[in-house]
Amino acid sequence: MFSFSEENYLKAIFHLEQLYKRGVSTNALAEEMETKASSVTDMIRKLSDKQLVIYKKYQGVTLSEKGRVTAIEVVRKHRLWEFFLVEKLNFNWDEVHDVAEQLEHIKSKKLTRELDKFLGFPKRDPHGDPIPDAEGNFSVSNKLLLSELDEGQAGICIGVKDTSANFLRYLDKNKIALGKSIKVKDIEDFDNSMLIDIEGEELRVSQVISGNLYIKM
Amino acid sequence: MFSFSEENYLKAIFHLEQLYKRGVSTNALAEEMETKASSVTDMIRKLSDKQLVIYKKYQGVTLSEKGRVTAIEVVRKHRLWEFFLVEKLNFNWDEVHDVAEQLEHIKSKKLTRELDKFLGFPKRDPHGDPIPDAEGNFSVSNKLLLSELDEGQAGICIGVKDTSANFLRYLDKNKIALGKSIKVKDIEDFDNSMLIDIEGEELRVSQVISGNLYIKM
DNA sequence: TAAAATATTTAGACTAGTCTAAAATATTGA
DNA sequence: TCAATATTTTAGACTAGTCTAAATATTTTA
Repeated sequence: MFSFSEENYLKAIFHLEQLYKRGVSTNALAEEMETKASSVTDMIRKLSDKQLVIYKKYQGVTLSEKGRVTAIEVVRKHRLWEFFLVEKLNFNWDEVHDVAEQLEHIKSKKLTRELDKFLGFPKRDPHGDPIPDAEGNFSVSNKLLLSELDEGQAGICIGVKDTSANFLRYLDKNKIALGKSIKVKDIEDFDNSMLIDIEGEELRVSQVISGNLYIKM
Repeated sequence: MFSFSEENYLKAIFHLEQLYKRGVSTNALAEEMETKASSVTDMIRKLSDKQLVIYKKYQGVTLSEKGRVTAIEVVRKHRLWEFFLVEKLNFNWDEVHDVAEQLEHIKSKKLTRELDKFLGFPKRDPHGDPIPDAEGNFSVSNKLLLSELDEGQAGICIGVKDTSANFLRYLDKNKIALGKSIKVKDIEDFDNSMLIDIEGEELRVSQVISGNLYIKM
């Protein structure tokens, strides 16, 4: 069907579209894909020829319906495999990304369907991101960044923005995990660091941390 | 590490070496890989540069120790995934090959190790082929083709030579499965077809069938 | 054992995906 | 508004992997 590279571009455009609703710029896509703008232009033209994206020179790119369906299928597979690795194969949440990047390109409708069933149709991956169902539907719950809360506000930790191993290991080390309650006890004006209470334990976190933790109030 | 293509060539050489002990010819490899002899020569040269095979022009090719280790690792992954698909995801044994061809190239030591553990360290894949362990060891049990048996001889069906969906569906349809007892009741001289008894049921099979079923006596 | 047949390798070309450098276009701010 | 700057595209080149056609080596056979 589509090459690994094509699927990766579609996935990247899908992610960036949430950020740049009016179209994804060549440079933004180049940064996301860790490649050069010229390579992006080449690939976008190819995707455009295949009707997977809508593209006008110098105007940025958006997914077509066909492109969106394909991108969501890749995201679905990525997140299902991440769930599988953590739930069945003893992976930690900071170890799954690179393997899922490979597994997401395996082509087999039956495999995806049966894996989903085998896992009990999970709704969220180990980082709290929603897993699209077989029809491509997924919940986009109202989530805030911890850094957006004010003193005295509280909520449940439901996801992470940065999924890098470094950040996830920091969270593990400090006993911050999905599902835990967090209350903001104090915000330091000078550097915006927060003193938070996580189920009884106090911890001071910098803005880098609070800007990468999703909270449901 | 190695490309999909390189791994596929190594696997093909590994399989063909059992047949052509003195070295695998370019043409044999071209047929196995469904490609042209010239492409094979190109790739063999590359594998030779990487010390994965031993090659002299016009003399055929054999795996080096490093090449053998790599090939066995690919075979191990292929067969573990086949087992997973049948045992956990409700695949039939005639549906697993193409998906396993993709999954065998996923690069993650931990994934292979944990998958093996999750599956209970299986010894054989759904077609009866041995699954190499983490050290690359696997049993090569004494097996005969059904076509090699004489009238009156009997044994257990332990594997298939042809793993094509067509052949496997024929076996399903005729209730021939791994582990079942088979006794040769009669051999027709003219076409070498056999009348066999499979656990109480009589069936006449052609030489094409009996030449693709492995038996342990 | 030499000609014929077969097998293998070489030469040169093509595609997908990438790159650098240069050219073209768009945006910004004095 | 228009020159400076930033972004994007084009042009041309490179690698991996493949192909066809031609050349060369090996094997067979008469």
